[in-house]
Amino acid sequence: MIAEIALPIPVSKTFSYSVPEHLCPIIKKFQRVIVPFRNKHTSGFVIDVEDASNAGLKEISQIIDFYPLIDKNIERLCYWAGNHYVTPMGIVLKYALPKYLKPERYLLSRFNCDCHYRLWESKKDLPFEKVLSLMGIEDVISHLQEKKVVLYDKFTKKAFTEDIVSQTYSKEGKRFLFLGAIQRRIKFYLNLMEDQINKGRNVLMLLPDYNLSGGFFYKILSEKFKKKVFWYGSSVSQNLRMESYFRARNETGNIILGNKSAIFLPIMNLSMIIVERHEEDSFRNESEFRFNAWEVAKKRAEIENIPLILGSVSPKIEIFKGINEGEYALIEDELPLLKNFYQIEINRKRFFSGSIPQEMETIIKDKDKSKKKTIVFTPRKYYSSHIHCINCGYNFICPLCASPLTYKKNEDRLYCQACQKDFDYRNFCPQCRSDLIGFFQFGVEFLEEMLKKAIPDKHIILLTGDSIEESKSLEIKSVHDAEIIIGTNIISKLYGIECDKLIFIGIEDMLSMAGYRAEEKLFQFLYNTLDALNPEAIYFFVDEKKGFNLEHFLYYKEFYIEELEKRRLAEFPPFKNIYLITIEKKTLNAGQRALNTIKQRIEAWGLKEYMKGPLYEKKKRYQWKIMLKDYDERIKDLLFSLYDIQDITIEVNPLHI
DNA sequence: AGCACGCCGACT
DNA sequence: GTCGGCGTGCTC
Repeated sequence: MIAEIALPIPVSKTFSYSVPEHLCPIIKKFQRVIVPFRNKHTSGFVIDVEDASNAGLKEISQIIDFYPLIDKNIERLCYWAGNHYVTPMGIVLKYALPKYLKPERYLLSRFNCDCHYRLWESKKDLPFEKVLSLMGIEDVISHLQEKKVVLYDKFTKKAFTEDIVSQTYSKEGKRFLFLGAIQRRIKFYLNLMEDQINKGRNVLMLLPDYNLSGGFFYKILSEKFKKKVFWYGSSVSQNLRMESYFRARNETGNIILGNKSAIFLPIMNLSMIIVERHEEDSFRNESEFRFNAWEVAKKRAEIENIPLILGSVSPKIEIFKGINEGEYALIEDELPLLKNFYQIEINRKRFFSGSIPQEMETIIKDKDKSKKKTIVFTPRKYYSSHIHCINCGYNFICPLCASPLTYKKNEDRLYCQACQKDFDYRNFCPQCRSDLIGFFQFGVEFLEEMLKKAIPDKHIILLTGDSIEESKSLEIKSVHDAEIIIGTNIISKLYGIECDKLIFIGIEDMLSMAGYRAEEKLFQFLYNTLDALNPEAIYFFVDEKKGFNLEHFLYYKEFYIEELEKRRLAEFPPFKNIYLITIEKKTLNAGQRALNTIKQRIEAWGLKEYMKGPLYEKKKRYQWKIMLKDYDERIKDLLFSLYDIQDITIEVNPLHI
């Protein structure tokens, strides 16, 4: 027998191995195996088995899974995702079947015969993994076939079978959008879930993150559905992950929560998928297999013919398009209104040089006695993301990649966001030795410094993605004690914090930070923040020179119609898919050679007219980007054929362009 | 991906 | 002279 093995490497072909005699009876598609590759052993995935002579092939050395871990539906889902995101199957399966999935370790074996006493003394049911190694595969198979041994998992204690059994009942795979505020969404989700649980079905819910919205929903859901709520994903311990795995696969009446990888989880009686705040970029996996979990959720709901429910206050533009075209049914249509807001124009230059605008000081000082917090937003973390010498004009740039350096005041170090590396900071210009160093484009640390100077008696804390990472949740005392919170985009997820005043500083900068999705991202951030914080008054401090037009974001339908029209004219998503090819080489010559190869390849496929670029060149690292638009079905084949060129990545509908 | 091989420029 | 960085080819 010959097995086709997909290896988790960026190569768009599979490798054939011969199946050793003793493994022939148990080898199956989607088992993980260990194979010799080069001079090492690597794990891979069986994606096909055929009865053919195996002349001259290397042999599979070991089998990892006794049972294949995905069913027909997930198989279809993986093939769809591999094609859609132009990713080789080995890499797709690496994410769908992560290393930590080891069911055999958590399955217990109960013997109905006496023979196991030959193997051990204890009468306890042993882990299946142990039984496999003690008895050998052949003996285990015959015992299983003759029902002399039955398996159950240690969490649900229910019998384990190879196939994921699901009830059959009439299903309808419709798509819905619930457009409404957080409290209404919660109520809606709870009702839906209760109904499904009572019917003995499982619900999968995707959340944008584990620490903030994940924790918030976990708490609410577990209060209502005690011991029926499980998080599946890399944020929890191995044991909890495996518990969620078995609860989903082997038991009904559960709610499975997760962020990205959970979308590939086999689930028994799965009756609906809910995606909370599907528009969040955190659903996108940003390395290797660049999938977006909410898109995969949509496909999975389609494959399993079950409803997909999106809940949001700021859906993606493509959903708005989908509503107009009847692809989504709108359940509720009530957004938080932007009310009690004031736009104040300030001179940013003066602000940078250290004088806090009088209005800002007054607003922050004028605090009532309530426990409510004043929350201040700025889009940048750290102190300053643009440092230059005022004397000679030298810009502080990364010695490795030449992109602008950020100053971290708390650590007194320079930081390159692209390389994620730290560098020493000296208080003089490396070019002319002048000590006139100017900091521009300030972040949270700068604001903290200014506010502490102006209002020394208030308790101020900083909240950024980093600080949430460190503390793992908001259940830290300092957040509750704080009177003023200065934060970045994370403030749009601070559910349950009472806020009286919400102050935006530099929100207009977001328009130059997020590429073609900038306006959409700003809109979504704004409405999610209002939804989470429900502030009593809102202040926008914007630069008088930038001419920020808040009006544009006030009426959601008008906003979406206008934005959709721009996308249509530019032939961008959701109208056309974009494929971005990135080449990165260490030398100019090698870079140009690779670039030419790609260009020739595109030309040879007759698809040159759909090519745009190279878009830009990053100095020092020699990076180029080529954009292809999706006009021709052959584009996928062309893109897969580029996998034999080294140092390139292919991205479908990239977040940043 | 990650490793072996070969090229070329640097330097005890 | 030979050491190391970098590009290239290739993996059943």
